[in-house]
Formats: sequence, C-alpha cells, structure tokens
Amino acid sequence: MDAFFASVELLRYPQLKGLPMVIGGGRRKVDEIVERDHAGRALSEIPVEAFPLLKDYVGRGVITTATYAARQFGVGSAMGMMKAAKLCPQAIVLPVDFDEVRRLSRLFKSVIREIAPVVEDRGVDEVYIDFTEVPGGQREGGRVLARLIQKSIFQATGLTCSIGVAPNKLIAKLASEFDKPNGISIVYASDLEPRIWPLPCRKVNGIGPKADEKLKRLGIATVGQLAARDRDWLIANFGKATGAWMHEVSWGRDDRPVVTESEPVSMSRETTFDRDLHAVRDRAELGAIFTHLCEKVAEDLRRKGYVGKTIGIKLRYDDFKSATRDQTIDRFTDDGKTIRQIGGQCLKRVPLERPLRLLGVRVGALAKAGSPEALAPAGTRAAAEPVSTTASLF
DNA sequence: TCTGGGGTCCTAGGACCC
DNA sequence: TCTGGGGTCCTAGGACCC
Repeated sequence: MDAFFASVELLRYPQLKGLPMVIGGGRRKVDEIVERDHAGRALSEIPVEAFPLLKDYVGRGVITTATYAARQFGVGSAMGMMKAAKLCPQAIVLPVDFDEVRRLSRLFKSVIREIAPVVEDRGVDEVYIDFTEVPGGQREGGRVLARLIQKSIFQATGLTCSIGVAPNKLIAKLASEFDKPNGISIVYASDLEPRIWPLPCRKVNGIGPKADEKLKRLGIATVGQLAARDRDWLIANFGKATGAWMHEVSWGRDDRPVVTESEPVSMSRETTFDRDLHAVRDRAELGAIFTHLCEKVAEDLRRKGYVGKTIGIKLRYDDFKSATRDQTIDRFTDDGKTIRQIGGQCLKRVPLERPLRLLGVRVGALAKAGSPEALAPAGTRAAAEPVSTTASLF
C-alpha cells in the first residue's frame, strides 16, 4: 500500500492532499487538538492551518510514514521526529490511528483474497499473492490481474497500492518498488541483468544496514557485483547459510512458497518513556508501567486465544543498548499477575544502574488456549518432531 | 532534542538426556 | 582416570522487517 498510514489520514482529511505530512507515534495527542478546536465540524472542513506542524512537535517518536511531498525534503520512515523537524518544519504531523489502519488493512486484504485466495500476510500494509493458479493470472505477464486488484482495492477503500509481478517473492518485492505510487511492474526472469543487477544490495529483503555496510567494505555495492563473486568467496566471508543465500539472491533465485497460514511465536508490549527513568529514584513509576504492560500482554493473549510459557522482559538503557532476560515456567499462562510475577524475577537478574528509556514484556513459547499442548500437565512432553539431524562421519 | 512498537529468525553456549 | 556422539531445550543477543 502506498504511504499507507498517511493515505489513511488523507481519506478523512482530503484537504491535506499534496502537502508534506508525516505520521508518527509520540506523546502529543494531535487529534485531540484538532477535535478541541473544531468540534462539530466535518473533518474535511477543518482548515489546513489548524493542523499541527512538525516544528512544534515535542517528544521521542519516529516517523512511521511520510507522504511523497514530505519525502522530497529527505524525510523518511524510521527517522526521529526531531531530525525530521529540522528538514521539513512545515510538514503536518498526525499520530497513527491504529484502529482505522487495522480496519483498512483487513479490508484491502479481503478484497485481494476474493480475487486471488493464496495470500501471505506481511504486516499491515503488504502481502505476497500467488498468481499461479488464478484464472487469467498469466495474462500479459500478470498485468491484467494486477490491474484488477489495484482497481478493486481502490473502489473498496479509496487507497492506492503498487504491485510487482515476478517469478518469485524476492523479485516481486523488488519489482513492487519500481513504479510507485499506484504502479504495476512486471519483471521476467530475463530481466535479471538489466533491472535487478543495477540495484543497491540494500534493496534486497534480508540485507539490512549491517550486511550492506560489510558488503560495501568488501567492494560490493550492487546486486550485480554480488553476483560476480563466487559462491565460496561469499561463504568464506559471510558464513555458510548467509553466503549461500546471498549467492542465490544475486542470481534472482528464490523458491520460498507463499505461506497462507502461520501461528504467532510471541506477543509483547513495550514502551519508551517520555524521559529516562531510574530504577531506584523512579521505582514506583516503573513498577506501575511494568504492571500495566503485563496486563496488556495478558489481554492480548486472551483476546487472540493464546497462552505462553516463556516470560521475558526487555530494557533499553539511555545509551540505547538493550538487555533481555526470560524464564520458562512449567505451565502455560495468559494471566497478568503470573506474567508480572515471573517478569519481576527476570528484572532482578538484569543490571539496573544506568537510566532506562524503555521497558518491555514478552510472552513466548505460545500454544492455542485449550489445545492439548496447552493443557498438558507440567513435566509431560508430547513426542516431538525431530528438530535436526547430524550426520556421523563414520 | 537523536533513535517507536510489534514481530520473526538465527546463532551460540550450556544444561541435560540417552 | 579419561572420555563418545547425537539430540533437545533454554537463554541472551542481534539482525532484520513492516
């Protein structure tokens, strides 16, 4: 979906179309200001001047989405609000409306599933779709079906998206960025050299800042340069799994299926404080926040029907280093008090000298509530599928 | 006045078991 | 007194993604 969070706001505030705007989390409840000053007025009637600007923003948030007009100024997602304010002080800033984002996310995905049922969820604003078995899915290399999906999503939501069609997920993901916003891009296997090899390695899904930095140090900036290195050299430099994977990727090879079903592995809640807190001096405040996070995670578990048996905490210190501790208990739980109690024990095992900027709680090792696994009494273990096999040399 | 929140997956060492 | 091989689970940290 194109600039999804921002586009969701533009549905309500069409008067902001074309203006630089950023959407970001943060403490300032911008929508309250809007409502206070303009109660009773239709949202689309609120004058542009009434909207809060990035230059007036105070807080620790980062940008989730920037409109294309804001991107002109060098503002982009994951950038700190304060840095963005320097680059584009006149941008309008609005908070994320999670409920509305979720609603439109479900809506656009259901539109797609009506047309092409094999869909893999990749977060709120992205999916992989398998065109292979869809009637007409191969016409014009997939362009006809892509156009139908685009049109249907727009009719149902008023939102635009960009679609890449290719022989596999790796290339399709790259292709989806070729013609944004509201574009369709068809990439064939034979397009590898002219269209994929010139791309920076960083564009590849799975090559992040660290791997890209290391590749650059080794003189590799583009996918084509990656393809020019031999497999063994990549394995020697990046390890067996990563090296072999990089080699495959650079030659456009990817055989991962489109996965339509998956079970959650963990659920967590975390929060960054308005100001750094100290374990001793701000003990009461931290305790209250911690209890609240535990209750939220417990609510999430119950609402979604899961229980878990690994309870963990996460801290981020003022120097941005983080620490985690977790503990596995002998029964599954979705109880806030239990999570709080075990989390409290985890907290005792972690250094608390430095000021803290973030606290989080996580529950992992999940099972469906009421499933045989979740109900198994302590100490019993179902016969497990083998996790690995190791070949003997002799 | 840097740097959110919710996730997944991988690695590596150690405990423990047969 | 020294010493196997194969395997699972737990824990901590980190890279990466949306």
